[in-house]
Amino acid sequence: MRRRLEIILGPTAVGKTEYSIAKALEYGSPVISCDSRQLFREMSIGTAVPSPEQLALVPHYFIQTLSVTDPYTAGTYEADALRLMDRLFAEGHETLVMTGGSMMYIDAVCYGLDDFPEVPLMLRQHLLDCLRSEGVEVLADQLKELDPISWKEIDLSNGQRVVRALEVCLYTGEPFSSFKTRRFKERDFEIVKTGLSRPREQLYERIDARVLKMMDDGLEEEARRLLPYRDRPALQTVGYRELFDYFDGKFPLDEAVRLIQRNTRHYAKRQLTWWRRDPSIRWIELA
RNA sequence: GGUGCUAUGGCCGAGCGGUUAGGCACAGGUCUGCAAAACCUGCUACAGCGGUUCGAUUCCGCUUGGCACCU
Repeated sequence: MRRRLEIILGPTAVGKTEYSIAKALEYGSPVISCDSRQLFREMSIGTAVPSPEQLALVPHYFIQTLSVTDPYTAGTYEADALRLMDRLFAEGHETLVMTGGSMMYIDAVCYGLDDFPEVPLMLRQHLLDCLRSEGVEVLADQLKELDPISWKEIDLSNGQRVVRALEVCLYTGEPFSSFKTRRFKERDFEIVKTGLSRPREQLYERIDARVLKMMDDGLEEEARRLLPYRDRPALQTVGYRELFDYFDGKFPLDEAVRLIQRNTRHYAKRQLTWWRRDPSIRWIELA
């Protein structure tokens, strides 16, 4: 039997939800969400999860199954998604529909991530503190000692990347680069990627309008409830951070809304940049 | 009608007689476990016309536009 995974991707607010439900109904498949934020049950307005009506049409996976306090990464998602798909294929599905906009999660499913050992959070925290107090240069110098290859490859002005490489070096005693095989993992199913797009201007209009809608739907309240968790990775999310700053009194509400709109546009642009280099995507222009 | 002030890149906004302010917006890019994150690059304008000067966005005059006030 020919197993197929059809991935519907595209920038935020392009219209993936609707399209993927239609596809899922067509194939008799559930919808496997590939969205790094819709995963969290406390976040629904700001992450634009499908409506209850939409969710009732087709079974969905990976929608609001975690708490914002649960640690989760692209690697975890890769394993979870693969396990789920295995089961669904075994149950007789030929084509499965996956949809989402989390670039790295999608790539993790398609190509796989290398097996890095898990690094204790304490170590990362320590390095992050170091980054803040000493600056990137100090960490970069250390990386040069432990892993010259990564030192050459990594953007050294990007503290987060330097910390990541360094934490692996320090914890394992092996260079970070030695774990990178640069080899794609084989999947035992065919992958078809469909990219949804719209004229840039139209996409931006949809984003702006959707942010306004979220505010109407009570995003401010949702964010206020999540304020205690603002330092969690899950809350490093457009729509919440700006409101947290507003709660802090950094700027008025209308400025927060403006920033949410802008940052969402920037996010969409980054998504498009990421996928532009993927020749396996077949693009469909919606209008 | 008169007088005064002003005119900077898509927007905001500094500045100076002789290399690029800066911010925002926008555009392009990087990407192997926080990825809706983090980071990089690009975007050379001084209203128009004359004059002074070796040289004017910067000084002077006129024109045009805006603002304010006066009659």
